Amino acid sequence: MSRPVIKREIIEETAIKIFATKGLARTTIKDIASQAGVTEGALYRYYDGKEEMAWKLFNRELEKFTRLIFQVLFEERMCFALRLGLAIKTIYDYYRYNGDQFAFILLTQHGFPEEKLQTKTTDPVDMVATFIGQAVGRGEIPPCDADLFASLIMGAALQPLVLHRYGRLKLEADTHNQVTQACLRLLDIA
Amino acid sequence: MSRPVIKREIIEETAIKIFATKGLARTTIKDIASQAGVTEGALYRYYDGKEEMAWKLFNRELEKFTRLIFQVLFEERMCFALRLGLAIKTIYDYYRYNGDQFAFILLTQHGFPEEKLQTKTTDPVDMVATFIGQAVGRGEIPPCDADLFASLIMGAALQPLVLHRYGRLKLEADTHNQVTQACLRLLDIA
DNA sequence: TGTACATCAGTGAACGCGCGTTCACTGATGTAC
DNA sequence: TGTACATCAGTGAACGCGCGTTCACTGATGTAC
Repeated sequence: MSRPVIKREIIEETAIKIFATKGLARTTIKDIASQAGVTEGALYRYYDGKEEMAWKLFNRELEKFTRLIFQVLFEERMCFALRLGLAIKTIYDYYRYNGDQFAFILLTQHGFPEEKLQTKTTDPVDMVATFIGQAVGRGEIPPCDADLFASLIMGAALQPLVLHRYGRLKLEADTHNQVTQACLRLLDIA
Repeated sequence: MSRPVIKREIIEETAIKIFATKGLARTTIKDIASQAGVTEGALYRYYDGKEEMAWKLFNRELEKFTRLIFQVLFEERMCFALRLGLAIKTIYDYYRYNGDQFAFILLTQHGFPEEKLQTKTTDPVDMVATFIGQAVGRGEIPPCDADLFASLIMGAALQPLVLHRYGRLKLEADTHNQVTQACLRLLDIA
């Protein structure tokens, strides 16, 4: 009775959700298959195996997210503070509406073998470092070590989301604004 | 010829080192045993199994670290800024001289099942939130959401160490000072 | 419109191996007399 | 000082099962004539 539904997307969404919740290692093929309503073999039509699947999904989601933030950070027509604020709002919105995808890229990165992580091309931290470096060059913010301050900003901005994911922090409607203000002060502006 | 050496400590140090490097799931009993120079069975004299061992070591190390920071944060004779600065210096020193232990508690926490993490009693984030809440109460720092700002501070302070561990950021002798200054500004003092 | 064949998403049962765990044992150290 | 026994850290080989992976298959959909 009309089952032209491609299961691939269901499998992938399910996998991301479970990976994001239980972690890579504790998630079994059986988990994914049964939750997705397919048999375990179905998975191997699309991927060579569990590890490869996780890695491909991870990179896909990471790139999707990174591209989104990139567009905001390097929108040349806005001033530094606006861009940073908008980027943080974008991140918080992304987390709000794509909690599983976000938690997946945020929490499972340490679950991959180190060699794989070397081959990652896109990386948010590098992007933010470039962003800050440019701002320093233009005199928009006081001089600072761009790499170090990129990590401070990223750490500060993401930590509330990590804690929220674990049910340890409440997020309010204006949390992203408070975070932005804090980050601007951290950079010694405003 | 004189092997009164208790292997337990060797096993534990080795386990922590490998856990911190490869992650909980990718570390096998065989890894630990062979690196520690014992057979796999030896491990079961001291622990009921791999999972229990990892969890006990994790809590032990977390408590050791938390207690250290606690003493600094709640040393009543110093002002807020000094205590925060000293705490951050203490963290950075701890990381420097106990890299494996630190990375173990920092990076493997997401590898445990969620139920276990619920039972954790000591937690650095709660501690920092209390610390900030007290400072607000005393008027040492401007009013703010203690929980949120605790997570901002923790995120900012720890992120450089995470990145350093992955070889993505250099740490200089004065990095902890820069981090401290940034955190003080973030809290809107100095 | 119907027949023959190709393609392909998904099945379901079996496989096999890596891994954590078990257990009877050995040999060294301690204790009693 | 020597003998007998208990204790206990660590051995090494075997076990078994959970898990990822394989593969011959089915049944639905598409294509050619």
